[in-house]
Amino acid sequence: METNLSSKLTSQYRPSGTWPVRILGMIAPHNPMQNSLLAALPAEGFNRLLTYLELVPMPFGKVIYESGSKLQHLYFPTTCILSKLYALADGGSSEIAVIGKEGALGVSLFMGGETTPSRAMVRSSGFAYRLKAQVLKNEFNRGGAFMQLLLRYTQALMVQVSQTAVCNRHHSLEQQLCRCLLLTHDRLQADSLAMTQELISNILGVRREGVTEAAGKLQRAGYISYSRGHIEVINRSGLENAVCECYSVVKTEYDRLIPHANQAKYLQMSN
Amino acid sequence: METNLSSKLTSQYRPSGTWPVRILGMIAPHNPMQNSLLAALPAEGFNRLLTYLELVPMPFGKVIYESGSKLQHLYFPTTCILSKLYALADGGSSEIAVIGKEGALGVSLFMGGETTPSRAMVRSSGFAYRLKAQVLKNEFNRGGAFMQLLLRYTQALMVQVSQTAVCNRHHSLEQQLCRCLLLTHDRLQADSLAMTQELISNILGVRREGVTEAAGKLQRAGYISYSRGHIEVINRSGLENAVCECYSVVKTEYDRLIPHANQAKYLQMSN
DNA sequence: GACGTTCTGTGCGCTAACACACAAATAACC
DNA sequence: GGTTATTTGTGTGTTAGCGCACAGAACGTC
Repeated sequence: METNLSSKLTSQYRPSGTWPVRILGMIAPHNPMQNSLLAALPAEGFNRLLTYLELVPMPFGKVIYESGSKLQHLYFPTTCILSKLYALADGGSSEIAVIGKEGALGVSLFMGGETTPSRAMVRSSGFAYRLKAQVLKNEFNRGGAFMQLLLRYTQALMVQVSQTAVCNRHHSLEQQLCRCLLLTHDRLQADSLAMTQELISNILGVRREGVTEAAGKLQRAGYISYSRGHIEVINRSGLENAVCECYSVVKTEYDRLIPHANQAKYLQMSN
Repeated sequence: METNLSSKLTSQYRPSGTWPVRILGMIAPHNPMQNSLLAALPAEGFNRLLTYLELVPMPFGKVIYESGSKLQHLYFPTTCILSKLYALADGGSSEIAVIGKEGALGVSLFMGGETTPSRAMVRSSGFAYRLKAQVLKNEFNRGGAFMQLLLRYTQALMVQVSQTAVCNRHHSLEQQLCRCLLLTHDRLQADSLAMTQELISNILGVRREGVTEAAGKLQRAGYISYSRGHIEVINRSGLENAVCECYSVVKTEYDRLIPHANQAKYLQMSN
């Protein structure tokens, strides 16, 4: 859907003096502009950060930080998906937020506090760019577009978390599974999601058997097909139909708060 | 518990030049320093805001803003308790966050977006100070202590919301009722809380009958007594014993992120 | 192709919370 | 002081999701 926007954008969008660097990036497989937040920065701020952005592989299952540990970096996912999870004393868990190419992990670095009582892990393999804490804070404290963008993103994140709270209370496992699948699908380039039902059960904070049952329904309805950790989204609008209102509330809020030009720009340049 | 701190504080804590105004305030029934955030400001910023702070009565049930409406003020509760609620399409609802004298309502004003998809209402009558949106933004954009304080508070708020999400998924109605009562008790000066079971059911997003049952248990245990909208906290440690871990996780995070000197200072001066 | 491992499917009893329908108690108001 | 509205209590049946215990199916690997 974001690709529809590409026709509206021209190569004039970013001051031309900055293009040589960027064009190399476009051709390379990894590019900071694959991340919406980085892509939304004005050229000046973007270029200032470019030197400091470190590309890191994010293998599935890797723990980015544990509850209470001091954060060292702010992560901007490009192809990976990260998960903020809270683990209860009794072994239970729940995903608090999903973070993919639309966002960043580690907001407590600039919000203050340096740490947060939750764990972050890689939920889907890929890559991310990261900034050292000090670099991030320096740039944030300039008080310019970067700061405003991060704050707006944090606001969107807050809405996501809020809606998760409401959803956990009121909606059925099946609806929540749809939400989970759509959120994941949104953050990947492909229709095939790599996640076992066991993983999903940890994310949703429900029994694995419950996921099996709900996923079976969705498969029988022809919306997805899956086998051993590989879920194929066959009929996305089917899922959108079965999901609760929570999904679109959050989606709308992200679209409102965060510029989404990056996909369009990226795709346009690589064609 | 905060009063224990008073012995550690001296009247030198705030530059003496600012006291005359403050002392008048101390004696008066309403004082901006009853709010933790305002109280934590350094004198300079506090004095700059003082002119703009408007005291407003907050009667029970009053709606501060509706979902999607543009916010006009940032509210700093002193004696009232506010509630951020999300109302579902099907009539269901859930409280997303409680806001009392420890915080502020309307963070999306400075985070960006100007609005948020939820409703805010007065859950317990009292007073609040408020700042006009523009004044708030001007002060926030100075980038000083006020900004940092608000950001830290927002971070704490985020933890509260996150924990609510987890709690909604995993814990029993009875545990959640305890959490609700403790949160309310923390934000009031008295042991008697004015809330009907119907109200609590809206807050928790459960059936009223469920609240009746859980409240009955707590009453039989001797932790509370209640009748027609008046709940008396008799044994607070009983509640703290029955509540889930979520309560203390959030409490600890607030204590870590937000200076709590105000109670101490206030009490010391009024003695 | 035999083996262990990792995923997924299914069945059964259980419980917390639900929906609905009233009854009882307390306060509020002419 | 009697009527009305609000709040709380109780009962009955229903259901979504839980816990546990396996069985089957797919994959890796040696």
